[in-house]
Amino acid sequence: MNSLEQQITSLAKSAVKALYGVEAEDSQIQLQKTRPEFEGNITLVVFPFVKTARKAPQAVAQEIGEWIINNQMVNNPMVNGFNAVQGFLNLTISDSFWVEQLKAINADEHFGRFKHPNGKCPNGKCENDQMLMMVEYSSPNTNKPLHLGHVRNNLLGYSIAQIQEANGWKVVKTNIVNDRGIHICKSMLAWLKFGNGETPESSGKKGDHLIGDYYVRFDKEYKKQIAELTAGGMDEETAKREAPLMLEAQEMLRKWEANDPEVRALWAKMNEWVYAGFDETYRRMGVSFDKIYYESNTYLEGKSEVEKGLASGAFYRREDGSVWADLTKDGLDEKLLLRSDGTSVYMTQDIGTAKLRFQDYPIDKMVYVVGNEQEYHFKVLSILLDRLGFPFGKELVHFSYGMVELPNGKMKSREGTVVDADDLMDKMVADAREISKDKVNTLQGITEEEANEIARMVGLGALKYFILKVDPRKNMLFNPAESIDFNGNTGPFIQYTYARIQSVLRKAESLQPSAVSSQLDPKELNLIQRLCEYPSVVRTAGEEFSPAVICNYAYALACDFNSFYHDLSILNEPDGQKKALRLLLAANVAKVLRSAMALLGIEMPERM
RNA sequence: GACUUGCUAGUUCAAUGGAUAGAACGGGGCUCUCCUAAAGCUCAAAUCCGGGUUCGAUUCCCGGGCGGGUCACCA
Repeated sequence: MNSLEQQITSLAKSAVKALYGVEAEDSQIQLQKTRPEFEGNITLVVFPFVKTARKAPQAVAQEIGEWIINNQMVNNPMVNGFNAVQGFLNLTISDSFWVEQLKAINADEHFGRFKHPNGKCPNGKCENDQMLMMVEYSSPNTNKPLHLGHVRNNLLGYSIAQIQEANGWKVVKTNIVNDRGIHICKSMLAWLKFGNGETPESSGKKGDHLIGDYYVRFDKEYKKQIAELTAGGMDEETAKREAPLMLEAQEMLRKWEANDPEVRALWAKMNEWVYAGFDETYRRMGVSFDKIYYESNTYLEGKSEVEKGLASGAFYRREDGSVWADLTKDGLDEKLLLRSDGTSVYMTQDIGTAKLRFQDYPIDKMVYVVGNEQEYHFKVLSILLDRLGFPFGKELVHFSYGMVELPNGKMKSREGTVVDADDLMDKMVADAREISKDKVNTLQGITEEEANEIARMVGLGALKYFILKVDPRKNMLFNPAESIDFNGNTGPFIQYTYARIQSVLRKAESLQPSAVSSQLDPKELNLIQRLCEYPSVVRTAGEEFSPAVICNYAYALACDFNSFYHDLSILNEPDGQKKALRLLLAANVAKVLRSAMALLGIEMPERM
């Protein structure tokens, strides 16, 4: 809620108290932007008071409107006029009030950023007393390169971290790399058998792609063996189990667990290749981490936590030696934590990771950015961590986002229907570069290097916005046959609006906030009102964990500006005070657009 | 099967229980001697079905239909 809304809320409450003798709850004061077809700026919905007033909605709206006009501060009246339409009280706010709001926004360097999360840090001493939120995202396996599903994860994770930081949290971005297990052994084995010593250098392939190729190769050869075995009369299940390649991979995993020096050395070497590849992709995507954990370090930690839980009676052991948690009292099943041979499972590893993280940081809130297919896993993890005494366990947030689907369904690595992250970014940037070749007027005189840099920002901006504008909880569709738009409700549209403003500001003389006009055109007023919404948008995005909320707002702001820009000239305005006002407006629209896009990880070019 | 989640123009997406359900792309028609036309203006086009709660339901509840997902000693 911005200061304007606060003031109106308080006026409305006073009105209700004076007229009907009841204290209105905050939730009963419903304010919304007045629809354009009606006169006014802010609308109070009066239906909640109709019952206590025992009058028709229209009459209630009329009464409250009159009361507000007669009782607001006389020397600086905020509300200029009103009209009542059914249960809606439309209030008109004075131009001078709006201009003051604009000046305040201009003076506020941290507009849209908050000092503290709700509830804590009451004295404004939040610099050293910030609550700490850890955001886990990305969390790749080291046997294949990143694809579009990871892209959604990475962009959401990074953006959520930015948004929570704007809401006053100290945020630690983290990544748990799934670097051990049968999947990586498969790649290693295929490389040993068929690789002839191929390296990223010798092949010219990115490390993660190289390893991914051997993972696919393993699958191909494995299927061949199964086919041979079943042709020889073996049933399929047995063939899958007994195929020599699978047995070898399992043997390799056992050697890995036993610290066999040769296997470990190969593992380390191949993982390094993958990390180099991932790092490049992350850098390109513009995401980063403050702390990286590796499953190879955390899974043993998990085992010992489970042993502790066993000792304390939180878990129990079955006759075959496997360890389980009984969650039936929580309405869930029994969950395996250690296999009968003593090896760990996915859950064990996550417990170990939590333990290490909690040792390293004073975590107040733990957020896991993981797909919605793992909802059950995190429900269980929350209960288990709570039982093991982790303060954040019960309230951990599983930021459960939807899948990216292709026209014919889900992406499947093995079926080759994945959209590769590196390829996609390449294509977006190339498309942006191609489009920019028509912009001979605006981009004249810039170097090839600058042009490429603009194309990079615009191409990635299009991709990021395309993904982030969708409600994260919902599945979304990506059609590789249709290229991602650069027109309409897109990242480039917002970047373009920003570049236009920068162009105007470059040509303008310095801003003089004191000498601005106090008369507003409706388009100017509308734009100021939109700017005023920004802080509450940042709040909502934080509460709902939704970068899409930021996207919607930035788009609306850019639309409002473009409409204003089209109708009213800034630099050619003869009236000096009006011109000053418009420049001030433009500068602050640019400021807010830049700030909003930064929350999404989208860079803004100065020209395009 | 159980649990869970979703269903809105031709397509991809919006809409704290509020006024005539918004955009974009695609389709039709306009606007560059004018601060960047990656823009602006304009026309046609949608809430899966049936009940209920409410002054008011795309939104909440119940039933049905159709899609996702989860129910592994995989991660």
